[in-house]
Amino acid sequence: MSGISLKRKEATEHRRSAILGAARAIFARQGYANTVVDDIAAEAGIGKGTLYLYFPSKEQIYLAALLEDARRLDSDSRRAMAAAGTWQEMLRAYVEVRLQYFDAHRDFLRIYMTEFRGMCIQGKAMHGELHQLVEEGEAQLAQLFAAASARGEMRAVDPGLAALAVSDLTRGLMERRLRLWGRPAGAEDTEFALDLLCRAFAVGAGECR
Amino acid sequence: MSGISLKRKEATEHRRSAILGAARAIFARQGYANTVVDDIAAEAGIGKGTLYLYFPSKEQIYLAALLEDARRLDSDSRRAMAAAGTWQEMLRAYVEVRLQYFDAHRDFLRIYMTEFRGMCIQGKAMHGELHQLVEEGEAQLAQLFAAASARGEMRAVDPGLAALAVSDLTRGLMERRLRLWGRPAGAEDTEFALDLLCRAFAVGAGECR
Amino acid sequence: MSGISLKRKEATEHRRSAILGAARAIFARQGYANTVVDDIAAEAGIGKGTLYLYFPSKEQIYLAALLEDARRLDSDSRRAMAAAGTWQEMLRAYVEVRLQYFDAHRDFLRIYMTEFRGMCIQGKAMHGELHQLVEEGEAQLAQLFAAASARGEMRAVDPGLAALAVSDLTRGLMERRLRLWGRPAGAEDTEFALDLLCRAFAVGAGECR
Amino acid sequence: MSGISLKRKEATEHRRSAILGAARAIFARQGYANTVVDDIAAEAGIGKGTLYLYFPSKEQIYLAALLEDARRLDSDSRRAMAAAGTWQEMLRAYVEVRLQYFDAHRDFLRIYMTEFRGMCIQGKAMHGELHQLVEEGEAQLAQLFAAASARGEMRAVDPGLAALAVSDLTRGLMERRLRLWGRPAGAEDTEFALDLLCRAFAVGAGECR
DNA sequence: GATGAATGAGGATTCATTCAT
DNA sequence: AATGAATGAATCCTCATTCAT
Repeated sequence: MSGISLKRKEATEHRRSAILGAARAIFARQGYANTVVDDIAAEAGIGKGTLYLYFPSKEQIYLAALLEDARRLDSDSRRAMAAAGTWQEMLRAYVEVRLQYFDAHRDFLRIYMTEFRGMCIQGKAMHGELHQLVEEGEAQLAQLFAAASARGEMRAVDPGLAALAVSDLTRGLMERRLRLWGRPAGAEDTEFALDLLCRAFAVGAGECR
Repeated sequence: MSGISLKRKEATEHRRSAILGAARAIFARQGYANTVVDDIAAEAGIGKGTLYLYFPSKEQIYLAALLEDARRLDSDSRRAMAAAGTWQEMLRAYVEVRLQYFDAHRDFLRIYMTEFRGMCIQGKAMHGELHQLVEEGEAQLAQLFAAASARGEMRAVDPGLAALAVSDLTRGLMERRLRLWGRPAGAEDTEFALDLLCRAFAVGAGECR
Repeated sequence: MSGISLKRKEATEHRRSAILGAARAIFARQGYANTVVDDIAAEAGIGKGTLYLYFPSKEQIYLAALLEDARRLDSDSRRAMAAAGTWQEMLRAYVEVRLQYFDAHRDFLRIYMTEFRGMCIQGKAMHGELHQLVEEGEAQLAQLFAAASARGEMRAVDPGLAALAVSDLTRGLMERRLRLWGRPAGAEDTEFALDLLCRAFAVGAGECR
Repeated sequence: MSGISLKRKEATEHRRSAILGAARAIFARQGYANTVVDDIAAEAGIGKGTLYLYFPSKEQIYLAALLEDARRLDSDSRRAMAAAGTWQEMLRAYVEVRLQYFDAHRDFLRIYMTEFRGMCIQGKAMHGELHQLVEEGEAQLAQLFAAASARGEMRAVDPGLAALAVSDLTRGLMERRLRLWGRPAGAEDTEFALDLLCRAFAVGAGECR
């Protein structure tokens, strides 16, 4: 009995996942507005009505796909940063995990970068957990900088503002990858950005006139 | 005859501009997808059909509004940077002009930041001139950095990559303004970003590690 | 100018009327639930979207058709009853106007008798004016009986209850017409009902038992 | 073996009945169109698919519920009328049985009065037995009147038309009960209607004029 | 030029019914 | 026998665009 219900549960979870995968592919290819629900169903190889057994609306499918990726990215990021030693290595981990994740999940990148940001800004008060994940990502950076400053390993900076700067630069790198798409993106800009941050945060970084 | 046709032309241009103003207000308030053409016509105080005498489609209205703003921003930016002396002042001018422009035209900011970026990334090959304006903005920065490096006023950096970094940080500042919206956004993050760049680009900026 | 706007107004009114006519025909033939909006548009010879320029929803089309007929019936009824002399003649006028109206507008009859009643009973608080028209019809009867009783032309009865009885019997006659549909319905049942009421209301009508 | 199949048959019958009870409750509460099959299954405490083992379609469930009630009403009515002595008592029995039945099964009343009538009139040729039960109810009345007339206990009337009049008035009483719903409905209108009929059918009932 | 009435393709969602387990 | 996951036909309404006045 428990075996059956377990198998059922697994199948359900598997189906959910398949739908999200299909949705990601279609949304990324066509954008939210241009995607019709039938397309997602077709891509997932199921009937249109079946979608509505797993998600209550097109928008919820979209958000669920986003959330799933955001969770995985957050988890990857935490793991990589925990494995790093110096604050410079942690910084590099933060940036590289994100770039790698988006290299592996370009679908998500496109969604995340375009419409998700739009939706957020539109005021619609981002889905709770999603919002939290983003904030936590920045909070991690802030803690990192606070600790490193305290230990004297980097100059004293406002940890929150520093985190925002890192976040902004990273986002820029990701967008560039997206824009180039096919053309192999060199790693120069990543290195440049990391170097920029290292220099700027280094102990005794040159006064700015 | 030429006088009449001139007056005609002016009137037409004036009407075009009025439509774009209305469009900006509505698009910013409601977003592209949620805006119906009638809303724009109503805001502009003209008939719906009249819109189509001046623009061929809803999308073209949108792009035209964007382009008009982008031109003005570019022009403001050039003027301010030309008036600056050192590269640090030019950098500050670049950033502040953008923040000021968006403070004065929040409508545009919202459009630009959300949907326009989405459209670009969607691959639709940004409208020619628009694309060019953005690129030129970055090219200006790059030239600035190349010249300053050559004059030994800043350390030797890849001018293009440096321009991208500035562009990314500036975009981050603008987005933050948008997200906060009502709450008065302090200037700390702007100063932080400018300081960051100054330090990183300063001659003899501390080695990284 | 006024001439143009007048013509426009007339055309609009004419179109509205045409839509209601088409709607009546279709609703009567297929019932509310089985009618699709396209059918009404097709019957009216206009585009589907045009319907929504004149009415905000399928339900409102339905109610408007009903209301239009109810107003006409009420007006016919008042005129005929005003022209009658004795209470017996008025009673006959009340009944016959309704039967004649439904003979001339069988479409309406079918709608009125089936779904409209259902809707009312479903609790949905009948559309205001519609409700009022129905109540006023019964109030007229009640006043009639009160006056006739006071003048000693009929025995003393509760005017409200008498009006309800008349209303119920009339409705029965109408429903029978509807059920028979094609077959020519004799007038015997009408005469029987009127005779029944006359006898029952007559001065000195035989005690019961 | 026969014992087992008998038990099986009983269980089946019991389940059928439970479904009909649930269906009645739901249909009455929400109307036919607004009721979804899952609601009925949930109310009956069984799976949705199971419904289709007992009934071939939603509509058939509806009709079966109606038929079951109609049979019981018919049976109650026959019993009560058989127990009565005079035609006046029988008439009262006919009316009162119906009012009582609907007081005890308001669910049914609502269904019967609204949608069932609609369906019938819609032409769909009422389900055979249902139609027959209604007709038999009126036939009983007609026979009653024919016999009473023949015995000289009431004046000579067309028995069929008299039956229709009684039927119409009774239906009016029932509808009023439904419309009032909560508010306690006095019995005045019932007494008024019975009195009306008694007077009108009495031997030597006053000529009409 | 200006208008707004007319259009109809398009799309998200529902739900009666089926069928594999 | 019982189930409920899967299905896709069906439908109301929107809205960008056209065109007769």
